[in-house]
Amino acid sequence: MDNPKTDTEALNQEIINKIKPSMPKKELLYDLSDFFKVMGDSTRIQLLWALEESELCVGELSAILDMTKSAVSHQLKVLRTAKLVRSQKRGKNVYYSLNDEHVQTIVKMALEHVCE
Amino acid sequence: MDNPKTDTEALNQEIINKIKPSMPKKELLYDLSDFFKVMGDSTRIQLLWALEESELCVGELSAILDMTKSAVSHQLKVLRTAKLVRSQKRGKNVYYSLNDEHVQTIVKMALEHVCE
DNA sequence: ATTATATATGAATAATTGTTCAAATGTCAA
DNA sequence: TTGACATTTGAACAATTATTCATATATAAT
Repeated sequence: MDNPKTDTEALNQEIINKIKPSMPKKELLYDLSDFFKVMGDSTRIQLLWALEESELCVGELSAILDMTKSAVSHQLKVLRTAKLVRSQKRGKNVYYSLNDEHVQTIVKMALEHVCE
Repeated sequence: MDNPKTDTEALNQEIINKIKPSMPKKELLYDLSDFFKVMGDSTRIQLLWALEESELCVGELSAILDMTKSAVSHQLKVLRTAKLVRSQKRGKNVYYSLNDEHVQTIVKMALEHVCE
C-alpha cells in the first residue's frame, strides 16, 4: 500500500468524521447523565414508586421505606433539585408529589429492560 | 382526643398499610437502580449515542469521544455487562453495537425531561 | 519468530455519594 | 413562652467508581 495512514489505521475515518459533529454538547450530556444519576439509587426509586400512588409526607415515606426521616429527607431534596418531585407544606407536614409525567414512563421502560 | 396514637401521629396509617406491600422487592429494586446507574455516566451516554448511528470499533469510539482506548474499553465492558451493547470480533478489531431497543426510547424520554 | 496494532485488564488514585448522627428550624398546642 | 413534633441541614464516614498507567493478550503482516 502506498498510504501509510491506511496501512496502520484500520479505522473508518469517514464515519468518525460523520458521527463526531453529531455528538451531544457537553452541557446536554451532563444534564442527561445527571438525570440518570438521580434515578440510579434504590432509595430514590422507592420514593418515586410510592409517590406514584399518592401524595405523601416525609413521615409516611419514612414508614413505607422503613428508613430514617433524615435519610428520606436528604433523598427527597435530591429529587426536588432534579425537579422530579414537588413539595407543599401543610401544617407541620411537607407533602411530596410527582412533578414529571415522563418519569413513570421511563421507569416502566426500564422495567421492561431488566425483566427479561 | 381519646386516642393517643392519633394525637401524636399525623400520619395516614391507612395509606401506609396500602402502599407498603405494593413496593417493589429488593431484587427488582436493585436491578432497576443498577440499570439507571449504568446510564448515569456521560461517557457511557456518549458511547450509546454514537452506537445509535452505527456499529463501531473501540478505536473509532475512542476517536469520536476523544478519550483513551483504555477508558473507552473499560466503559464498554460496563455496557456489555449490563447487556446494553454486544460485541463482535472481526480481525484485530472488536465491533460494538446496541443490544436493546428500549435504550433509545429511554434516552429520548430523558431528553424531553431535561430539555424544558 | 518477530514486530506492530487493537483491545482488554488490574492496580492505584481521586472524586463522588448515601447514610448516620447531632443539631437547627419551623409549626402547632397548651 | 414552653414543649412536642415534623422536617431540614451539615459534617463525617464508608463505599463506590471513572480515569490513568502499565502490562497482558490476541491477531495480522513481514
